[in-house]
Amino acid sequence: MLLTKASEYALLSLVLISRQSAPEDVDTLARRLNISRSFLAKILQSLAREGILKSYKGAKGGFALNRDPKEISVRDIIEVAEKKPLNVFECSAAQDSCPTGKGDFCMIWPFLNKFQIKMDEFFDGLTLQDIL
Amino acid sequence: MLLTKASEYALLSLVLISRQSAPEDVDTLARRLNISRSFLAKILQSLAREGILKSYKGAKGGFALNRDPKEISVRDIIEVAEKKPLNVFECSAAQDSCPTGKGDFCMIWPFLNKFQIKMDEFFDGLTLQDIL
DNA sequence: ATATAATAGGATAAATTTAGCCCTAAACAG
DNA sequence: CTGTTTAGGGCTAAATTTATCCTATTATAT
Repeated sequence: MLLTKASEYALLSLVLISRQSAPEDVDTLARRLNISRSFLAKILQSLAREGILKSYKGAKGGFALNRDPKEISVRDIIEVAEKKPLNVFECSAAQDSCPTGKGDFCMIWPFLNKFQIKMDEFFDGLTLQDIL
Repeated sequence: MLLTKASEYALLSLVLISRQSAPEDVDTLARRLNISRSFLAKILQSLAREGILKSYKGAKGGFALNRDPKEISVRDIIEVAEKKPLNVFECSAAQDSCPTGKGDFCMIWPFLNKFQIKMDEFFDGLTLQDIL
C-alpha cells in the first residue's frame, strides 16, 4: 500500500460530504464508513485547516466542502491526508535533495524523477469532481 | 515517501552490480553506497531468491545479475524489495478486495484502479536496462 | 585447512500509522 | 440564558512497518 488509510478515508469522506448539501458530522461519517471516529476527525480537521472543507460547530454542524469539487485536486487531498508531499522518494522531486551525497551524480535519480513527474501529472490533473 | 529505502537500495545496488563482471560482495556495496551492511544483505538475498540476482558463497563470492538487464523489470525489483505487490491501496488492483464491504459499490475504486493501472504500465514497461 | 562470504533466522530499535480518551471552545436551539 | 451539539486539540496507547544488528551455519576459492 503506497498510500495510507488516511487518504482512503479522506477521499471516501469527501465523496459523501459532496453529496450532501447540509454539513455532515464526524459521527455520522464514521458510522457510515465504519471506521474510527477519532482518526477520521483528525483527518477532516486537517482538510478544514487547509481550506478544502469548511467546519461548522454546534448543533447541526459538521463539515461541508469549502470549494467547488472542480477546484479540489486529488493531489491536495492526498497530501493533506498523508501530511507530507507526495514523493516517490525524498529525493525524487528535487535533484539537490539526493542523500547519497558524496558529490557524485545519482545513478537512479533520472528514473525516479521520471516517475515522480508522471505521478504529479496524474494527480494534479484530477479533481474531486472527476471522482464523483 | 511512497517507496521505502529497500527499493532505493535495491535499485542502486543493481546498477552497481550491473557495471561489474565479477560478483560484488555485500561489504563492498554497502561501503560504496554508505548504507547498513546487514540491511542491504537482506535485500540482496531477497533479490537472489527471486532469481534477479545470483549469489556465490565463499571467497570471491558475492552477487551478480542472473538475467539480462533487459529482462528485469523495475516492477519486479521494487516488488521484491518492498516484499509486497505494488498497489496504491490493498483494494486498488482487484475490485473484489474492497474492504468497505457492505455489499454496496465503492465510491472511489474506479479512481484508485485508474491510478493503479497507470502505475503498472509505467513500471512494467521499464527495465533495469533503461536505468543504466 | 583457512579465510572469505553468502544464508538464515531471530532479536531489537526506531518510526509511523491507527485509534482512543478527555477536556475545551464555539455555535446553535429552545 | 442554558443546555446540547459538535469541532478542536492534546496526550497516550496500540499496532504495524521500517530499519538495523547479531550470531550461527554453509559453501567455496586458494
